[in-house]
Amino acid sequence: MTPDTLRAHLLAWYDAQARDLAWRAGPKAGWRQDPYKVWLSEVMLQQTTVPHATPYFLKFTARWPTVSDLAAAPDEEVMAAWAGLGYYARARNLLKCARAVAQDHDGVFPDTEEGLRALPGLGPYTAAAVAAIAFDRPANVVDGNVERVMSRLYAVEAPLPDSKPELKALAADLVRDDRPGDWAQALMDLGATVCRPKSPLCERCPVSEACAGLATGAPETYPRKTKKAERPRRYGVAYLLTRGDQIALVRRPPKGLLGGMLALPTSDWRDRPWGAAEAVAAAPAVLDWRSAGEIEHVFTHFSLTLTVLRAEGAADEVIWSPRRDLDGLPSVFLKAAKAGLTSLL
DNA sequence: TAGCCGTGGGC
DNA sequence: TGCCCAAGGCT
Repeated sequence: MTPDTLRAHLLAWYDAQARDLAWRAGPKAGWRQDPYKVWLSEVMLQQTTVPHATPYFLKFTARWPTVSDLAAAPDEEVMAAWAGLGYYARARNLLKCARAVAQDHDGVFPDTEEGLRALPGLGPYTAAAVAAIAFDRPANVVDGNVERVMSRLYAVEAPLPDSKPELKALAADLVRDDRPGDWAQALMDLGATVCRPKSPLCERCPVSEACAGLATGAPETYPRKTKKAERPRRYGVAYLLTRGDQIALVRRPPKGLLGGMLALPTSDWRDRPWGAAEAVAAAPAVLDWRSAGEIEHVFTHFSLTLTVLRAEGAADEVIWSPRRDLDGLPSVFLKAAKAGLTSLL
């Protein structure tokens, strides 16, 4: 099958099977997409599933309908709205990018891959995706879906991540000036719904006839991957300090893990458990701290066991917040706060 | 450049 | 339960 025939099959499949996603302007090819919505959705979808990102996309676009609206929003509001979506550097860069577009580009997104690539938070993938989807530029849009599709289509034996350049080159050979935005989305839709990581639905694939991976009899074994390092465990203490109907929160430093987010006060997170006495000694105030549970949380590169201690009283340099308004907390602290608040004292 | 950076769902 | 995975970017 020639590359152009392969393209024709996949584009025809896309015309019939395109997913109905919140950020897609409409079902007809050629509909003008709003660059702001394309960009916002692409950033939210970085390493994030469609079901998880969708409610956040709807919330953001309802609250901040244009990039200039978002640019004018206070940092704390945007960070709180992002809480639960993870990878919080994305939210910090989202704001930086919105403000750069508002201030340096008169509120209009650059319409070239190169111009987009210069904005904060837009790497090779996102710049190409926005260029293709919003501006119909013939960009080579390569994400995890495309890498998987290419690795199967051509039965690439080299393992990821070393094979990334090869997979990108294979994808580039299929990009044309004709319908580049639809082509990018067709490839990603195929990867998400048919050429899935596990149990691919090859019988429904519009290009199975051309697939070398299927011909091997084990398409699901592609892409090959090098083994990952195991995840270490860390231990910490979270302090649930209440004052009547309020709870003490802190703002984490702007960079690093959960940077810029509201949080419960915590001890250091180290590689051995905390004893009761040292946990109390590390508390933000001298109070009658009592055990209030324990939670488990998994981050990308370590697992965390968080012991929750609870006390009633006062402390310096904390942000008092209503107990019932914990929506702005990252999931790990929401989990710890709920565990502590529901524990019997 | 390789390590850092969240979360929730599936199996 | 533990592991894998999802439309990556930054430093």
